[in-house]
Amino acid sequence: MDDASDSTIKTARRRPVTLRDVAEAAGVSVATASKALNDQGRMTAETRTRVQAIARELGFRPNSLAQSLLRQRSFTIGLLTNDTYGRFSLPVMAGVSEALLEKGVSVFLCNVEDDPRLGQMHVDAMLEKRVDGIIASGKRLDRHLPVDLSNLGIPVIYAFTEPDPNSIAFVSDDEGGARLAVEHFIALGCRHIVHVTGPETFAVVHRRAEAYRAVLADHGRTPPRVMMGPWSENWGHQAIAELFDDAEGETPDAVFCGNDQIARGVVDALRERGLRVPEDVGVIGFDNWEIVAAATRPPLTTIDMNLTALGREAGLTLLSLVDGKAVEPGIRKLPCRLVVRQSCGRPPGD
Amino acid sequence: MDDASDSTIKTARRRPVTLRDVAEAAGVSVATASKALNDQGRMTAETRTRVQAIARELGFRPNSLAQSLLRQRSFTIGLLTNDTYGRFSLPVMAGVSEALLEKGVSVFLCNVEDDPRLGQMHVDAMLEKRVDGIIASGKRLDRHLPVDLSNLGIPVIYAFTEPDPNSIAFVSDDEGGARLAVEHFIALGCRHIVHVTGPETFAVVHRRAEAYRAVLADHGRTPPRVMMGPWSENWGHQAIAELFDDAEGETPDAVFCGNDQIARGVVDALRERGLRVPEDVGVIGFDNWEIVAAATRPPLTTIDMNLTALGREAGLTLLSLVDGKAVEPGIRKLPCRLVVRQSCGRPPGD
DNA sequence: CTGAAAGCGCTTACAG
DNA sequence: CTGAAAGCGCTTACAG
Repeated sequence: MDDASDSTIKTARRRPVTLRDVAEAAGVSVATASKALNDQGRMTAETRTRVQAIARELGFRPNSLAQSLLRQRSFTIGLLTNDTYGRFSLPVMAGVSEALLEKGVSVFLCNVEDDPRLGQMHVDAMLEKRVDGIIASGKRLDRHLPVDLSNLGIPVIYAFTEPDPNSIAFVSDDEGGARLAVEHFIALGCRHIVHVTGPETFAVVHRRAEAYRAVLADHGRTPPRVMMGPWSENWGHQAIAELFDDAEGETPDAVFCGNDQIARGVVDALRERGLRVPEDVGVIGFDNWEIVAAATRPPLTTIDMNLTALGREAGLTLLSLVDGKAVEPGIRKLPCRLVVRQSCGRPPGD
Repeated sequence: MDDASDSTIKTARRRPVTLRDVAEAAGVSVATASKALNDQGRMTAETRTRVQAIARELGFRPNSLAQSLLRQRSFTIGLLTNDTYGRFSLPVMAGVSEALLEKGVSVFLCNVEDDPRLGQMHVDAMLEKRVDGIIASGKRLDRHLPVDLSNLGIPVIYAFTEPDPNSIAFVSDDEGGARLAVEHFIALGCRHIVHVTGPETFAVVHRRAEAYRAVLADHGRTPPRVMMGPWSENWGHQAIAELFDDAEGETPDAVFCGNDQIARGVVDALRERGLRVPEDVGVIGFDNWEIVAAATRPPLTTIDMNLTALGREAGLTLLSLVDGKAVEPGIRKLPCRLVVRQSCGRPPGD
């Protein structure tokens, strides 16, 4: 009576239909109804189908809360990340959800930013909600989330973030990615390849630079040149200025960039100098960030870290652990792939 | 014995400590322990503190599944979106989580893409998990998610997606945003303002164009010119070519763009023609997509739809509904704001 | 073939 | 002031 004739919405919360409702309607006990619906126990086929039909009619949905309580398994997991709304966690999340949806597992998204208080709040919430496991993700392979995930009593997997010692982790193979790029240049016959990348405070910068140097050495090329700076378009412009203004030696015919933003800056800067990409200088980026890579003129050839696949692996592995299977600890490096667009030629015979 | 001496991880799933464990350790009944921890009932202060201390020592965490079962409230909600990994839902999600975290409500993230099957799977999962409510989000205000959310028996809120009739929805005020931009140009004394925007298949394109026309009319300006095309940088380039190549009439001194990508294309194209931004031509974008807006040279002045605030409102409103409060149905338009960077002057006296 | 009972981990009237 | 009992909605041995 109190929600009289106004136009207001006060959701009519229907009492969900319970197993008991189904049992009564079918004239059987709750136990039998349960067994009928779960294809358990023995009963006449007639009883079973009748119960199932009635359940369907009534729109019965088993209360997962009750099931979880006695199965000691909630069919939920927590995904912690400090990059929820950024570049890297998004594809990882997509992969995780994809892997879990089919198994009936739902994902709680927890944005912990870099705040230990937020982190603790989310971990507490996950533990109270009895998630079956936790995936920790992030935006840097060399930074730990602001929470301690060891010894939670439930399985934990690290996916694209700095793992705890002796845990299970999935990361991108940055060395491999860099090698892919540099070898592509070499296959194209490039002679003078420089590497313009991010700040030296990032571990991946060094890992990729090492791989770059190694490939050059393997092929007996001119001494490597690694230029570190911010992860920005602007740094790409600056680097090109440094390379081409009063260049004493040979100027590069190939630039391998640490991310797509730098690559875009490099391509723009080259074009502004009247150099043609890829005819005069080839450029390869890193990340395959669609919005940047595709909008560059010409569109960027770049390295994709396959983060969605990484997320999928992480999700499946977590499920194995939840099922009680044993898994080797350690860090698994998952391969990157080269995405060929137009900022760099196609290798001969490809 | 079977997980012998290999190095494998098989998470030691600790049996979580239960209220019963606490009660036994404290030498009280489970009922008393419960009341002690919830500050309910009457008992000596001594008993209460003792129980609380023991609970803390044992690391007791109430099993939220059990609590939910009898409270008929799970402290979870589902966030459905078809833009999980895209531009618009992300800030909405951030706002939703932010609003709910403090209240102890966790968020299931459900990526339904545009697939009715995926949509149904997620809705079923949410209903079985007895979420307290659902927020539907998306990437377009004029497209419905591929699921029917009416009549679920739980509260539903629409946030940045096409709502059901007679539901509660939060959307951005696109007319208001467009007005902000055009009025800013007028305050700066611009005389010839054109509007380069997205495809005519988008409702917002028309809404913004109407507002643009209205403001020009109000101020007795030259006839409006609305140019529709793809939401891409490339369209920005093309539009500038159309406007400046063999221009018969006056060329524009201001371009209001439908998104930041178009705006970036416009700015680049103007610069390539030797025109200065903002001195010769001012440019305003839409979306405040940091990665695009900040990297443009000069950085874009643009309209921000305040999507995080929108998400926060949606979250809080959902909680009201869950608490049984009545809410007026209807579509709430939330204001946009102008973010001033450098692609357009600052209005006099600002 | 079917059902009564116990129990998952809690909370909340209700007795005592 | 404290505890026994009932119950949230299920499932699973165990009887019959």
